[in-house]
Amino acid sequence: MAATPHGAGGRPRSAQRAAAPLIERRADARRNIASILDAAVLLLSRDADASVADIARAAGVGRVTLYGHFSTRADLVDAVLTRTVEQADATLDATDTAGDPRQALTRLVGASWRIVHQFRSVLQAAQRELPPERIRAVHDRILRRVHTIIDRGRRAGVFRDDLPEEWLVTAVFSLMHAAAEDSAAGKVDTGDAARIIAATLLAALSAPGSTVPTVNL
Amino acid sequence: MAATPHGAGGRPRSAQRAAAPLIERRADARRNIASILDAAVLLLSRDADASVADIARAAGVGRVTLYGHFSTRADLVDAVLTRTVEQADATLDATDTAGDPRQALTRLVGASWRIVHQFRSVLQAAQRELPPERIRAVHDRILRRVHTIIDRGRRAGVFRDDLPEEWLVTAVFSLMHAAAEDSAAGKVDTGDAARIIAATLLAALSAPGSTVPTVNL
DNA sequence: GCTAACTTGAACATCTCTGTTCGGGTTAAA
DNA sequence: TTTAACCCGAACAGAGATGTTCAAGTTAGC
Repeated sequence: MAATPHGAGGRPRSAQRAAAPLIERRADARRNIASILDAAVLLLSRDADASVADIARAAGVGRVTLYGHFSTRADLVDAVLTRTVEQADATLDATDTAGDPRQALTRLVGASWRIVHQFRSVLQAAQRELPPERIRAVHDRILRRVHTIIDRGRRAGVFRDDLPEEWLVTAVFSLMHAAAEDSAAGKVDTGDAARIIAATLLAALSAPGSTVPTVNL
Repeated sequence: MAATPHGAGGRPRSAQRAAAPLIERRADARRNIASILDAAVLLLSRDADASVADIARAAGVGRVTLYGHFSTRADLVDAVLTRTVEQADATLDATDTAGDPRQALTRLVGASWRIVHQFRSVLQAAQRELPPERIRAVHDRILRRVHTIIDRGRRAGVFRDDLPEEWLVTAVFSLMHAAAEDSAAGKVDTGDAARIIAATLLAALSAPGSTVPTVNL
């Protein structure tokens, strides 16, 4: 009988991948998992409906092997989303979000929007496959960053206090994604997108009665 | 042989439904078409993936009958979207969008956002089934309204001139949809949504250097 | 009341995906 | 060198879904 390639037997439930296997995988297994994730990101970035078979083929791996590591499609998509978001988060770690809230937000937008743009299709796949809470949870750390900046801006009196903070966070994400779509559709100059988003957001977040800030990039 | 129920024989290509059939349909056919569209709106509003079979059943009509009137699923979705948008457009016809651009925008948001909210799932279905150009085309008249208001506001100096107008229109739609999602998720008070959207938009559209307007509903 | 338009359920023909099983081969690792 | 972990193609199982065809019934409309 072929040994079950499932690593440590019973995987947690799915949709909640264990961060690391209890038993260390063999080198070739790790390599394949990496290939699969790479291929999955690539294909899902181009088409949110890419099939598991396509992904396996692109990874140079048998379909059975893939299913050995990711027991369902949702599992795979979850892993891809998680990895992508973690990488994005690492990028943001290298971004200075201290100091003036408006400048901090501008920098965050500058560092984020390309990622949002590049992986918008992956997010779309996740939205079709995973429950909203899960997607939210994966983004938790990134959401926190935005929250923190907005919070600081509010206390400093430069961001508005008359709307729910949750909504302001939503607005930030929403406009970034919208810009990504427009840029993909050629309706917004890609090189100019960061400025456009930042300008719009800074205005949207300004307190009524205050003066709309000018963008400086 | 049963007569082909396809009305005037060769339908235009699909994805471009003729507004009215060349030969008048029989009364029962018209009734059924109406039932189908009603049911389709209802089901697609709840689940963008509702199947043709489900829709036919909900309409109290045989699946074959449905296919007689809408030769593909995309055809049906197109018809649903078109009808919905047309109805929305009619509602907006009854909305005063003259006068002060900021107030006009506020009124337009007030009249629109519930519709956007109610039918967001229909739009989702359309996005999965129809090419983007087609969706854009269906929304043409509505887009024009927004354009007109923004244009007027720019000329009056109350809306910003430093960002592409296309983008501002995108921002309007994007924020309305985002609010619809948030409201559906219970993150934003439904009764307050119009005010929140309008406040955010008026700020976002304000020219740098000017004062952020206060909302008045 | 005649007729063509219309409706209908049932069955069929595909298609495409997901996920599993099997039997045998390969390779990492001690 | 041994062996358990791993990989693989092929084949199967099955769940939907979309469209089509058929043969027989209703019904609108003149």
